[in-house]
Amino acid sequence: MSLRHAILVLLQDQEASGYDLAREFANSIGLVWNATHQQIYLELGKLNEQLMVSFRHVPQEGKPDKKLYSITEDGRQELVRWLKKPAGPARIRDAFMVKVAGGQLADPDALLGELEQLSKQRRERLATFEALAQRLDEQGREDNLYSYLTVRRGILDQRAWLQWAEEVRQALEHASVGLPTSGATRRPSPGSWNG
Amino acid sequence: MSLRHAILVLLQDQEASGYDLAREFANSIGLVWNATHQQIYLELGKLNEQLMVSFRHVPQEGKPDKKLYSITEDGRQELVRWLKKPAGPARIRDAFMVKVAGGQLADPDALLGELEQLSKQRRERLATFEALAQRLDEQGREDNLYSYLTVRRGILDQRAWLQWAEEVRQALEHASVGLPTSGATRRPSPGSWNG
DNA sequence: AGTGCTTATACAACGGATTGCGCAGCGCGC
DNA sequence: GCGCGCTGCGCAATCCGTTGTATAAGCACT
Repeated sequence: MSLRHAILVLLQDQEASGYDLAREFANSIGLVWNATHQQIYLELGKLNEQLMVSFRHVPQEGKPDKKLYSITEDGRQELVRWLKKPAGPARIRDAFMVKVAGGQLADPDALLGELEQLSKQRRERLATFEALAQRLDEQGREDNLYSYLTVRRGILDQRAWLQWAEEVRQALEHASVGLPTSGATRRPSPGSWNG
Repeated sequence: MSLRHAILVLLQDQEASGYDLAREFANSIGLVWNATHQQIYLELGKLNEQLMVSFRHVPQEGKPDKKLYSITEDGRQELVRWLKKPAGPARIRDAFMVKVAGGQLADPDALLGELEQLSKQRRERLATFEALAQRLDEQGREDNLYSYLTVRRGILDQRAWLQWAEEVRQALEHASVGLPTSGATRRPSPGSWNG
């Protein structure tokens, strides 16, 4: 379990409300670890009980009051402790990729449509990250080294995905011309894609 | 929930035991959707109850008997149904990336060590996938199109990761020379890496 | 005036996923 | 002769995560 550690990492830079964190999980860090607001509020509650974060009430006008959380010394120690032990393997759940793997039974055009939609999202993210990387670079990489490296990961990831998408697009457009509209009833392929 | 669909996709190509599937989830398809044997056996049980897979007992000598599962017509229909509706967003839990993001508090050398270890794994996977891609290519891509595309995704992903790792290595080696051994007590960086 | 989005927090229910444990026999190396 | 690892299956407890629901106020649009 390291949702808590992701939260602590974010709080290390600046104090934030649950809502702020939810936004950050939806954008930037969500590439690497995602969570919904329900999870975040719950975890903040636990972290507070365990004295790893503290908060102060901030009344607001026209908006609900918020709780601004900051990391405590205990929290920082927990983070350091966690950083020392090796990270577990990354877990992914990419339903779209499962669909591609099972693509023989699918409608190529539907797959292409979804691909186009996902590509759009990736292109937008890429633009955001590239702009951010440039800004960090101008401020001097040294002071933001770990932020910079994390953004670079995002950039390279988006580019690789988009390159792959282009390959898929070409292959599928080829296929949806060369085959009858339901390319679904073909025999199972002789070998799986496993080594 | 689409562990079931990942299993059905694998069974579409060939019948397999729970153990076989667990191995495939550990290697190939694990890049895209991972699961442990407990999950797999459980899900196979449910799929069997729901008549989406069937199995036959295969006694073995020197080894425990196994159950070879195959997909049924109902299972194939369920797969087709699932393929039609849009895939949910991909979810990731990459603890190592969280560590990099929180790297200010970490020991650069420890991070470098972990990076090197992960790079080794990635390089091995890359080699496996490249060999497999070539084999599929020689057999004719058309007949294995979706397997081929899935492997390509794996290849591009590994390459992008390794390229990033190289950037990190250079940056951290620089840092661990330029700073005192505990680079941990520096001030929090002024801006987070979020847009 | 009504609809829907944004900011802001939180609980409850359910199902999915991880972790821990257990059984069982074979082959390999020391 | 003993431990270790591989093949093979499975249960139980707990934890994590998703989905649904609730509250509350302002703002923009129709």
